[in-house]
Amino acid sequence: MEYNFREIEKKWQQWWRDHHTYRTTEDPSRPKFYVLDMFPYPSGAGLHVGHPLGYIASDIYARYKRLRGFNVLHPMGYDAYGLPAEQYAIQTGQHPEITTNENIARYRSQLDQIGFCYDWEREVRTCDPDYYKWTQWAFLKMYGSYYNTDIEKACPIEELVAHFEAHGTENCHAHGTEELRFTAQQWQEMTKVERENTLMNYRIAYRGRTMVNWCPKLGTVLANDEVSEGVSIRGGYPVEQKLMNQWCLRVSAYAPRLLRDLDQVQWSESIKETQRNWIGRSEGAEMTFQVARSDKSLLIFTTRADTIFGVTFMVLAPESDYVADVVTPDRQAAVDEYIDMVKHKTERERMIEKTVSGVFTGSYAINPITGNEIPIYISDYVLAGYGTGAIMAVPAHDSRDYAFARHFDLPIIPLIEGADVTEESFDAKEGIMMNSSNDLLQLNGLTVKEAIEHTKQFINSSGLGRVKVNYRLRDAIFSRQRYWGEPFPIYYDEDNQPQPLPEEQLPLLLPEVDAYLPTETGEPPLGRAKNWVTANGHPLELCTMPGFAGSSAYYLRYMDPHNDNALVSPEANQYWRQVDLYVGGTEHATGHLIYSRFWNKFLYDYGYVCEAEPFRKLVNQGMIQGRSNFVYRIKDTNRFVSLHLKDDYDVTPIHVDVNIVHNDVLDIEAFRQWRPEFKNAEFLLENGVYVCGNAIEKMSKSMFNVVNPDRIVERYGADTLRLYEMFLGPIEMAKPWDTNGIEGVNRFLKKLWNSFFNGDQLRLTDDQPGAEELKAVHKLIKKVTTDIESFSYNTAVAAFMICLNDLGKLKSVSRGVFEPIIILLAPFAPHIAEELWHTLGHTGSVCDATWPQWNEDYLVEATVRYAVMFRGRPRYNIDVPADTPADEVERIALAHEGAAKWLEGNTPKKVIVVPGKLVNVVI
RNA sequence: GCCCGGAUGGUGGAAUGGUAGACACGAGGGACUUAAAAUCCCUUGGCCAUAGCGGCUGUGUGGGUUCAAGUCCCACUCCGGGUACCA
Repeated sequence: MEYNFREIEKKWQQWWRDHHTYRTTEDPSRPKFYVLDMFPYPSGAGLHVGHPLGYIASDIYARYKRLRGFNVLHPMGYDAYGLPAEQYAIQTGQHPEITTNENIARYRSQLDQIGFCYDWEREVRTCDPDYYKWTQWAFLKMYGSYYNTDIEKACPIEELVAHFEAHGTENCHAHGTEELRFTAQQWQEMTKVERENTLMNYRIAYRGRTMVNWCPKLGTVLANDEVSEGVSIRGGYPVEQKLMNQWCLRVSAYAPRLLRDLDQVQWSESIKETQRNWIGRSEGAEMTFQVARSDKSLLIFTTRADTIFGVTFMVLAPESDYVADVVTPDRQAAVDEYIDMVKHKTERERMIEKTVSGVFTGSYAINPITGNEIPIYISDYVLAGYGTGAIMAVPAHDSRDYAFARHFDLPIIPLIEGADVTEESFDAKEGIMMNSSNDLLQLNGLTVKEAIEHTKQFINSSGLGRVKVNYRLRDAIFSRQRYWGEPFPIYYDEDNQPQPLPEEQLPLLLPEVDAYLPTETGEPPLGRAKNWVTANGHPLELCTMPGFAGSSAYYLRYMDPHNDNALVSPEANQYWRQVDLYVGGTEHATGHLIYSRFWNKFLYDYGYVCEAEPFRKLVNQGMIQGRSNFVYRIKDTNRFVSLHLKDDYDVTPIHVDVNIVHNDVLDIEAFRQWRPEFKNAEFLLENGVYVCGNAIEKMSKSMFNVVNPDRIVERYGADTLRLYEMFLGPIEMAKPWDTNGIEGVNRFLKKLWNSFFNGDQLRLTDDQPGAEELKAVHKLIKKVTTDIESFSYNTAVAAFMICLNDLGKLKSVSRGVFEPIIILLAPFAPHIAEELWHTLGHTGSVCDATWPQWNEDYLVEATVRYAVMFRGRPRYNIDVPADTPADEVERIALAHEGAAKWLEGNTPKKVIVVPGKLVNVVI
């Protein structure tokens, strides 16, 4: 009987469904393990070959943990809200839900045929009202909360209101209080609307007027992580800065904890570092500069307070509120012109140009230490959103200030001995200070580090300012002017103030609209919905939530997916706690992985979840690149020349569909049918075949290098696909998709099958296993176990091949060693393993077998290499038989040429021999 | 610019500081076959030697530590990823 993977895989997939093999229930008697994949956005292109890489890796781990006796939670779902379905809806008028459901169905069938052990009864879809009810619920909770910086957690906004009533902002530890000051009396005198506006400065979900990334082409705002290099990540459209009223999440309040708690998780150093940079903690000082001949002052932030003696001018961001305070009447026109010019530049233009520009305000500030008057400028190199939107410029020691000073011919005062600032600034924080002493402050002679420390203390004690920690991480903009997303559970009252819907009214269902475009008046698509009002006739919010809303807490919903009363019940949460292994791409480092951590911490503050971090261990699968194939057309002809002959001709390389190329050999007939213009193509062959060229490129439709897993499954079977994807190389490494090696793992499975089948009967003996068999198998158990634990799946697959080769040399294999091999194989190739398992006479699933243990005794080599140790360090290797007695080893060691060289004059006191280990010769 | 990775045969990749190149692909040779496919066996880093044994060299470059370096340290080159007027 041949290895018929089609029949086997179909049969067992059905069997698993019928037997609910992968159904998971909470079972306090067993230890739990939660293995999660980053759920996919179901795009129209279907699952591509890069997706399963991570899914297979996690599936193997989940199956392995189950075999080791863990109760494994391994769910899957869909991140179903997103722009592509909506863009498609705009073009075709088809409801995004229909598109999304079709795509999900396609994904599901593709996933099913690979044989994953997902518990599909726990599936979630972010666009499902039963699911997004809890997204809306969390939003309401955030709306009703503020961040208490004293105890570092979210608290009900009512507590803050009570504090304001009693004390105003005095002794208030709410995130956002620094900017605002009022007394209890003032609070009590505020109108309802004024109070509500005030509270918006503290709510964790708040509506605020902020600078946002506006993408005109998409007609929506975008979060910082959705923009890269001045264009939108989805679509690549230009993005500009715009001041708008938007819903935001106070992620920045959590910045210290998001940074600190990175120590709690087992993530790669690189992804932690990416998050640290994104959070961007910087320690510095805030200082006040008085404006000359005015009662106004400027608050600036600097990390280099030590360079205060070198401040020769100040710069404000064009959007800064200070601008109005300092512009003199005669400069007003010039300033307006400059600000107008900046406003019309897109983010991208601002980045590409990078030319120095700015305008003088007409005012001067007074350096608080030197008393010097210094001019105040406006320039777009200062960002309104960071620090205070105003800086003290030290051209000698900051390259941006230097460029500005050069352009406007401002003085440059070097402050560090030996620093040459005639050509460029000296930015490094090293050296000895100079030009930095007067009656108030003496820094000369100190190192830069000492000077920074000294100045900080001086600033604190002198009342000039205060030491301050700044974070780059900004609040997340949470509104999208889009249709296909979660509606906000918010309405606007008679004063046009946002008000939360009562929790009982959730979910607030996404309404139908007649088109998926903004209204004529420029309102978001929800403006087209009929009766988009509350029971009392109040208008509902027209924006929807962004993609990351639904993906921020999905891992919690899997724990208790059908609960109508809570996102997750305390019981289910206490049992599953957190994700033990999370597998996904690095592209989510600054988006999803920040938002999820934030969301989780918010819920943690209220005790809705019991773990401060959502994902304990994270494994990032590398990106799968495409491997493109080329044919070479001789210029102006319809003749194609094979790769190694092309240098003799003037040729144009043309991308050819990789699906009609096998091992770089072109299927000529398929090529002729591929495109009408190639119907009569002629070929110059080498060795009778047409060899294509290749290149590693991004996987994309236009390069015809997209490989769909369906084709691989069709041709070789799911087990081969699974093994091959793991065999390609380390899971974390980026690598090109190359099907050339797939024959190898397919051959392995066929060999495995054919070695042990004789007709329909297993070709195994019932004898006691021999030493060689035991050695081969225990070697395999050890290797596979340790490799899975360390995610070295590629070497684990190799180990199976080695084992089969070892066993292939034997005349017969006994049942006693064959069974454990099947169990070891089950996580990697579950279908064939299940078939063999049942052929062995088992009636249950191989998924419920027990993972075998290895025994070191069987692994002792006939010859062992010993290293001779000297003062605890291995010095020289000698090979001796494993059973050599200790004194014999000593004699060999001494007699050995190399050993004797250093042992000369040193007589070993004793020689310790441990089988399979190094020999320790103690001097 | 800054921060992370990485560099090993024709290819993907193995190697707790201890025989570099596991395993696989590809290639070459052979067996079986009328033939092909499939399967099996042998060879396969480079150079030299070859009846046979073998010798030299070799992990991006240049140094260093060590009895011993792909692995550790220093300097550099190239490639990939992230990020950027963040004061």
